[in-house]
Amino acid sequence: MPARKISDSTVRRLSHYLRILEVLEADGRTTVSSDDLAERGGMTPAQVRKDLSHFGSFGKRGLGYPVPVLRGRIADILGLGREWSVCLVGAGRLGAALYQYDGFRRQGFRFVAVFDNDPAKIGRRWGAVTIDDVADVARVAREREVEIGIVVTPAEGAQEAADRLAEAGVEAILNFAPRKLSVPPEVALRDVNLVIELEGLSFAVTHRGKILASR
Amino acid sequence: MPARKISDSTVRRLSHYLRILEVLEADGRTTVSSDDLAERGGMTPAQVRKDLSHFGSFGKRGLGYPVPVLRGRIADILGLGREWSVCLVGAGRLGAALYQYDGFRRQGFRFVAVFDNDPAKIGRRWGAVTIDDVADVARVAREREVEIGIVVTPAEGAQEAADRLAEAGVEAILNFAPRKLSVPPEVALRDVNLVIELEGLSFAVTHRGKILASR
DNA sequence: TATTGTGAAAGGGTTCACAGCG
DNA sequence: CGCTGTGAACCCTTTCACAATA
Repeated sequence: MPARKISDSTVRRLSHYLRILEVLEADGRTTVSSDDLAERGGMTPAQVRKDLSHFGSFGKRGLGYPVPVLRGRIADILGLGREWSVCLVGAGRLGAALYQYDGFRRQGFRFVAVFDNDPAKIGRRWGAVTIDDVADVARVAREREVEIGIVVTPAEGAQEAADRLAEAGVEAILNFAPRKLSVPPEVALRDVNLVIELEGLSFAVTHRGKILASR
Repeated sequence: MPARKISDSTVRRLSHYLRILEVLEADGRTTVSSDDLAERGGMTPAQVRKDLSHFGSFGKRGLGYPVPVLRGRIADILGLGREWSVCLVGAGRLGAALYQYDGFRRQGFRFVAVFDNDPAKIGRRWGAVTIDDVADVARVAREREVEIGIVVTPAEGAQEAADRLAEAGVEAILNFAPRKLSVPPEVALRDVNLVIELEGLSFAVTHRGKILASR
């Protein structure tokens, strides 16, 4: 559908719109204007309209956008009209938190495999899933048709995890390890680096007000 | 020091440079070129030089940048030349994972308070810290001079958590709750939304190759 | 009349290319 | 000679402003 490359920021905002629309729909709202959406999401109305216009014309002039229709369309655009098979490489505390995180389930992301390299963990069960050996990622992930892998290992094991996920034919990797991963071009990659987020705040606080004060 | 507003992307890359320089320094490397830094960080050499040039001239032409000096300067620029007092609002699984995360400690972020609204958790100890009632955030965070608050509550409690943190004089908030928070302008805010990251990958995989195929 | 959809303008980050310098 | 530092060019995203229209 999109005729041109869609920017990352636009995709992120689509997720935000979806979240807002879910609430509006639960409240029984039938229409919403770009002004209202922008207000609730902390963006500008023009941005909302421009973002949506990349995918079609969903609104009615003078009226706004139909809430349930738009919610459904954005979910489809984001690829949420189906379930996704996800695996976790790293069964530490962060992995456990993600595994149990309800927000993933709610959008159709299902964990079908969990891996770790700790012999004490391998063989243990997390709900319906048994923890497998990291050494078996390539085989098991392929068998279970994993589409998205989440890397939650320490920095050291992350590249190997990514290599094996790629080998298994996984289509996307979400990386929480604090290092740059190299993946084949056909694998989509996103990084979440928690330390970098805190450092960003540390920077902001440290330089608060100094920006104009310095000249 | 920065004469002009520094972009968010530049600040993020500074964190990346720091991570790389820490490794280089541990390896005993004394100098590094912008080419090398860029290569390791997945950026372009021009970007490395431009980023650094906002804060001064740290390199020697013909030689490159002195590793230990640059590492120290970037750490200072990011505000990491000191310890930061951090608190956690929400003592769930994700909160626990962050609390124990070694990467935070290593950069000088110290947890001095943890809050929850679950009576079963209040009063329990996490290492040296006793879990306090969310109702006491404003008082306790002020007493312990918390500078950065991390919100890891469900969406419902997040705005209240943010309000109380702001009331306590906290300077920055890192928000993991999946909703937009309103904070006073003097409070720095960053959002980490895990569902949005997965949805971004879902979008990428769903539209893989369709970008040019559609016209 | 209210609000969308969208070209055009503005803004801001990235890349280029080269002068400057160790 | 090699590599930095940086103004200028480029490119992409955001904002503006208004014609189109339910």
